[in-house]
Amino acid sequence: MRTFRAPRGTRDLLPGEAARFLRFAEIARGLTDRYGYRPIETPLFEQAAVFERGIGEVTDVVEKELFRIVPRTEDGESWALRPEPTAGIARAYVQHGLRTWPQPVRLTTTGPMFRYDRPQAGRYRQFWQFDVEAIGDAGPAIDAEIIELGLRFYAEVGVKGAEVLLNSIGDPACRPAYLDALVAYYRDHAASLPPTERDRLERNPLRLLDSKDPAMAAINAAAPRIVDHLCQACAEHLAGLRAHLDALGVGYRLEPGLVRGLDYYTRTAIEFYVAGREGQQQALGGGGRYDGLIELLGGQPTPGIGFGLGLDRVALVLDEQAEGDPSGAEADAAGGPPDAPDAVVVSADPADTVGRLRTATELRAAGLRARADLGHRKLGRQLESAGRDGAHFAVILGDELTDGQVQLRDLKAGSQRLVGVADLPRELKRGTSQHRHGTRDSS
RNA sequence: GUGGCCUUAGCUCAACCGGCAGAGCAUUGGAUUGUGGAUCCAAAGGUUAUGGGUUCGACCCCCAUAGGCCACCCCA
Repeated sequence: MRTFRAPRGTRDLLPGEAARFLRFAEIARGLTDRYGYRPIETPLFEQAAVFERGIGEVTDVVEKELFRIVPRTEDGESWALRPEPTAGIARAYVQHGLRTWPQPVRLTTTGPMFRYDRPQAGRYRQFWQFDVEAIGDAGPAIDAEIIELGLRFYAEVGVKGAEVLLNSIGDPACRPAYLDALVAYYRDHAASLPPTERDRLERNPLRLLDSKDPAMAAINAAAPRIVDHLCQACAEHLAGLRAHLDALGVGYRLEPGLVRGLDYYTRTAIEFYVAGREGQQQALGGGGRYDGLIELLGGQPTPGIGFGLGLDRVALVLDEQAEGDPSGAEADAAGGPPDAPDAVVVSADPADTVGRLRTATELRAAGLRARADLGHRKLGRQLESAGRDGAHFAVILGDELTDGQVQLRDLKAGSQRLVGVADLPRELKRGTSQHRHGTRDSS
């Protein structure tokens, strides 16, 4: 029979990897909770127009990467899986009148996003993002808060050397004039532009700035920089943000070529990365200010800022960084110790599944992580498998049961002793709590 | 969406010039009927990614498709 496989660009997160993503989400939750960001869950799909209007018709994300859903019945609607969370959250903000809440509304969500582009390492058609949004505050102090939060996440999750790129891409007051100047500049150099770059000049001139084509380096270096063309308000915003970051002691790098791929961004543009990495998936996360988005989706004019951090790329970077040092902190994610049971209940009598199941049930009721070996293998095999699972203890059911006792074997130490069945939970708790504190301190 | 490289057991990899597809790890079972974590033995696991073609004969050569990776495009 023909077998199935996960769709192209998607993958299964098996227990070790799934536990790791769960850990990322838990760190994100703890962090955002401390900062006062509250969880929000919006649908994984929306009317396609939410993205088309919010993100922009001529962006790559909408033009060629939107994961469209063909409905079963023709009801005139067109749907799409979310390529990023901001547009959906903005839609929810408008729909539920969150402008009547105390501003800004601080929101966070973590979940899968979908983009139909060509897969590569660190780039998937279904990928995970930790997302943070602050809606209703024009900044720039809130911009600084968000950036600091993002860097804090990388630190807590264990990524070393995460840094942030910063730029301002202006607003409707100053960007048009800048774009005119930019286009004029490149028109003067049109003869020396590669074909793909010439195409960009018509479609998305800002993109020219961060071209990777070496031939463009010289031309780009002399190109007009948007930071020199900002209107008064945008310039003050950027200066204010920098002052706040400095005051917080948050380092950043100004990157005049930093441009965002989505139309809704204004002023602050940010991108997180780790310096010195090989390969192309350099962006670990990105975001920025979107002061026009809420209005685009039919709400009152409302400022906002947010970012999304790619969890698949966090995992990628952690793997890269773990290769160098053999401390193996991340090796845990491969599936051993973290989810190892406190005890496995085994039996001298291979037929006695009832006794094992009952004992394990009692231990669980007492709050222990206990697994019964429910096979019909002989004792030696049961112990072997318990040891491989990383269990701390084995509870051995045997003839001693007639005296109300079992053998409690410490699989780590290799020692064992007789324990009364009634005392089992207490003895196990004593033995395992010590053990847990020990491993936590070392990590 | 464009170009290049790759695909043999669950995993990592062998198989000469085209001549009957193998190993390690993992899994399962056994080794004088109650004791594991580097003991020994064995089993199971493959339409060599899929579909065609060339050939007496194809894992090996050719074509197409799928998937992965790399570089673009772009981004997380």
